[in-house]
Amino acid sequence: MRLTTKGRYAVTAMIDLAMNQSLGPVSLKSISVNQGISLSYLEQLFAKMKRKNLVVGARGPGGGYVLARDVDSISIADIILAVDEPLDITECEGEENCHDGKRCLTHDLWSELTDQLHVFLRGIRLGELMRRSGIDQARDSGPAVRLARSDGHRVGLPE
Amino acid sequence: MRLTTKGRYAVTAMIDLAMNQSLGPVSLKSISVNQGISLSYLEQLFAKMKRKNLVVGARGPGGGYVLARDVDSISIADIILAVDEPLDITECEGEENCHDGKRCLTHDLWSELTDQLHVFLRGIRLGELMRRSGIDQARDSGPAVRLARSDGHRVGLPE
DNA sequence: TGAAAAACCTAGTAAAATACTTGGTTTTTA
DNA sequence: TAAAAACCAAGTATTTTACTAGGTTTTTCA
Repeated sequence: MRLTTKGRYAVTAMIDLAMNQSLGPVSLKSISVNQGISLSYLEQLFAKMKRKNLVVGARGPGGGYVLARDVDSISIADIILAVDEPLDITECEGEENCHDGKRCLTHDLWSELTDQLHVFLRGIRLGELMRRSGIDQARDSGPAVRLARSDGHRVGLPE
Repeated sequence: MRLTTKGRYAVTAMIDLAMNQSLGPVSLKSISVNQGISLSYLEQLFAKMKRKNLVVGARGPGGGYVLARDVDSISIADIILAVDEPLDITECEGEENCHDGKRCLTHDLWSELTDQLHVFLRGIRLGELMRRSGIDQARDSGPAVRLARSDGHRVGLPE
C-alpha cells in the first residue's frame, strides 16, 4: 500500500502555500522551486483543487493562489481526495460487489481500514501541519525562496 | 491511496486456505477457482509467502499448501508484507532524506500514518477473519468447491 | 501600450508498476 | 506410469503515474 507522489505533492504544496500566503498570492513557480515539483504538474494539481474550492487563483504578474478557506477547515483528506488520489482500500469502492456480485471475503476488513484512514486524515488540518512545519523549518533551513506581490522580482535560485 | 490486488489476493487466498486446511493441503487450483484468481499469479504469491514461512507446500497429487503457523499468529500485515506490497506511506521509506537529504515538510505526517496502518493490520489475525468469514459464507453461499486428499477428484465447476 | 508574469488549458508521452501469461521442471501419489 | 500438484524463469499487456510540450488568456506595471 502506498500513497503516490500526487497526493504527497498536493499536501506539500498546500503547506507551502499556507505558510506563505500572508504576503499575497503564492505563485506555483515559487512552490515549484522551493519544493522541487514540476511546474506543469503543479498546475494540474491546483486546477483540481480549485474545482473543489480549496484554492482561489489570481492571474497576472504578482498573482498566484490563495487558500479559499481557513487553514483549520482544510483537512489532509480534502486535499488528497481533491487531486483524485482515492482513499478507498476496497476493490469495489463500497459497492459490495467484489466477488461475483457479492461481498468478497475481505470486504469488511478493507472497509474498516478505509474508515480508519478517513478518520485519521480528516482529523489533521492544514493549520496544524503548517504550524508544526514552521517550527521545523526555522530549525532546519534558511529562509524560503519567495516572491512578494510588492516587487515582483524573482528571489533566490535561478533555474 | 490504494491497496493493490496483490495484497488483497494474498489475504483472500490465505483466508480460503485457513478455512479449508482441516481436510489436508489446499491446492492453489481450488483457491484459483473459488476466488477467481489466476493460478499462476497465486503461485507467485505463495512462493513469496513460503519464503517468509507463512505456508508450507506439499507436492504431488493431493498436495497443496498448509499454514506454517497457527491462524492466530499470522497477521494481515505479515501477509501483505510477505508478497512485497509495501506498507509504508513515506516517500523515503523511513530514511528521512525526502527533501534534498532532509526530512520533507510532510515526513512526520506520512510516518505517523504508516505507524497507524501497521498497528491496525498487525492487530488483525487470520483466525479472526476466518471465523468471521465462515459465518458470512454459511449465510451467503453454498458449499465451496474443494478437493480432499482422500479421493483426488475435482469437485464442482469445470474450467 | 506593450512586455512580462502568471494562471489556465489540452494533448501527448516516458517510465514504472501491476497483473498477468507462457512454458516449462520436478516431485509425489495412486 | 500417468496425472496432479508444487515449483521456476522469463516475457508481456495493461494501467497508472508523472511529467513534457506547447500553447491562450488575463493582468500588471513601466
